[in-house]
Amino acid sequence: MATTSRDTAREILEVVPLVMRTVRTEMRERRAHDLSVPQFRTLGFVERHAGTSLSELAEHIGLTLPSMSKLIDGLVERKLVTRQGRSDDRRRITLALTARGCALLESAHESTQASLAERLSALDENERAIVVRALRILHPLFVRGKTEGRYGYS
Amino acid sequence: MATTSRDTAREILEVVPLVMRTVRTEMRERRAHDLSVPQFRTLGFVERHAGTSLSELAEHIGLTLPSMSKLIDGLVERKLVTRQGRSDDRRRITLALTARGCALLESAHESTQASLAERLSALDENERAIVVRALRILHPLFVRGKTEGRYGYS
DNA sequence: TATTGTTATACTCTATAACTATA
DNA sequence: TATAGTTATAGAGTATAACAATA
Repeated sequence: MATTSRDTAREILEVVPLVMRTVRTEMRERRAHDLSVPQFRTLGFVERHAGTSLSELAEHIGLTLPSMSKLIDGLVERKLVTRQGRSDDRRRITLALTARGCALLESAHESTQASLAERLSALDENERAIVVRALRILHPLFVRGKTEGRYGYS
Repeated sequence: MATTSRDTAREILEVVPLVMRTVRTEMRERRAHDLSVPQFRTLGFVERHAGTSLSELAEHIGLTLPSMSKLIDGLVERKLVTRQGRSDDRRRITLALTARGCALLESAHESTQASLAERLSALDENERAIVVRALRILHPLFVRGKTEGRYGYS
């Protein structure tokens, strides 16, 4: 029997939310830092796009400018992010992670990965290889593309 | 080179959130019904566990009892859910979907599945088979189990 | 007394509107 | 005039505390 796109979609809708729930839960438990999900995502984006502006960040996270501004207020207060003026266009700001923000993000990511790996140790090597292969097949289909939305989620 | 649990975890953390973002976005766009994610999840749980109590629901969704009570207020108001007293234990209530709630959930789920399938049509059948195989390998590792958290996400 | 659910109240997050400063 | 960002204000959503009803 052929595996249709519909079959695959059904399977994805059944399994992926389960996996995501676990990832989220572990992310939350590990953080010990009391960050909301949008705050976390913000740190991640700023890490990958050091020097980004507020507008660009807001666009990618899916928050309005005022909400993003306020969120950044909090991260700056906690010394996880720096906010500097720009000399070339003085309306704009430049955002970057502090060493502390970078370390926090790193450690959260690391420990989430570790706890996930523990769960996956129940698989044998062949099974893991199939999983990795499947994920690499899916990856390009879900990178930020045309059918993309403006939402940030949280 | 062997595929370690760590490799697999890394791959999951990279790809699964991407997939989930798309699912969420499409879920939101399709709804046209103006439901929050916890409301949606609540409908889903009540469908799968018709007759559930408020406490049980709150436990699974990850909300406190008062929050859940208020959320249900809204769903009852919109006639998506019914809330009835129980004769055997009159402290408890019994929750169930209305026909309307059932239809809404169905249609949202259906159209999300359809749009996902469209995206997956870029794959050939062999690739889809691998994806399905991988998801079935992962599934049992992520069903609500011991390492479970109390969070609901939203 | 313990449990199920609701009501009262407060806090966080996010949005829209109005504003300031710069281009 | 248009754009980048902030401040002011209001609306959801969720939590904790206090309560009512039942077991």
